[in-house]
Amino acid sequence: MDDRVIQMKAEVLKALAQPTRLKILECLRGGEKCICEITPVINGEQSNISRHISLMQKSHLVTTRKEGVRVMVNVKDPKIFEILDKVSAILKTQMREQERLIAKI
Amino acid sequence: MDDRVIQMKAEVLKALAQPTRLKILECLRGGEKCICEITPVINGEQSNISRHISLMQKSHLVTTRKEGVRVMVNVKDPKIFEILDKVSAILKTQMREQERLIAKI
DNA sequence: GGATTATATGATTAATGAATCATATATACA
DNA sequence: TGTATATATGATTCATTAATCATATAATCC
Repeated sequence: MDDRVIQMKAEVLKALAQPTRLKILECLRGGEKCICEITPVINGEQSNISRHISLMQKSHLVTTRKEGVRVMVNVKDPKIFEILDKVSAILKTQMREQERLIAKI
Repeated sequence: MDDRVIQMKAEVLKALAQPTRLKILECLRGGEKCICEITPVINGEQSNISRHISLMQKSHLVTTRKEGVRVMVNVKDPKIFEILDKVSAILKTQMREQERLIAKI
């Protein structure tokens, strides 16, 4: 596979691979929200959330639009949630495996 | 969502979000391979590949088994490839979007 | 036992990333 | 116009990460 494609894939995944950003995305499952709604939900600092959102915008994970003073944020591609769900599924499989091992102790 | 679950999700994604590791995983699509086969394919340094594989093992992305001197590596859960494919799909969508914009210039 | 091959690991360096504080900008509204 | 609210950004700090070199370990074969 082309190195540039690999690089791009890594960048999308890197944009996902951070707790604060994952929380923001989970918070956006219900649809568009403004930063001032997201901030209290994930209990973060305003400047930090702002940075993470602009990072995800640069990585094309979210789109933003101004509405008055507010900045409304939306997830660009629903496939992003499908990825998060697959990660959950992987974790579930891992934990079931753990359980089976524990049962053998 | 529980902070520990978020943390675990981030860790799985972080283990995926690195070019060298993505190359290794792509190389393993065809099934089990030993490190000495992977190394030349992705044109990397032996010590670096070894580290990345042990990292992915700790993150439960791959399993390894010894076969004589060799260490055979395998992807633990095929859902990992489904994630990589979804990332590709997202990139394709993005690039089609780009094309449509370019056409409007 | 000695040489060869495969892998792992300690130490180091350079780069990147996240969080925080302080402050700037920008919109709305009294 | 002045004030409150929402967001962005510069500067800094601390931690993490990837890569590399040198070397260690471990298995195989002569």
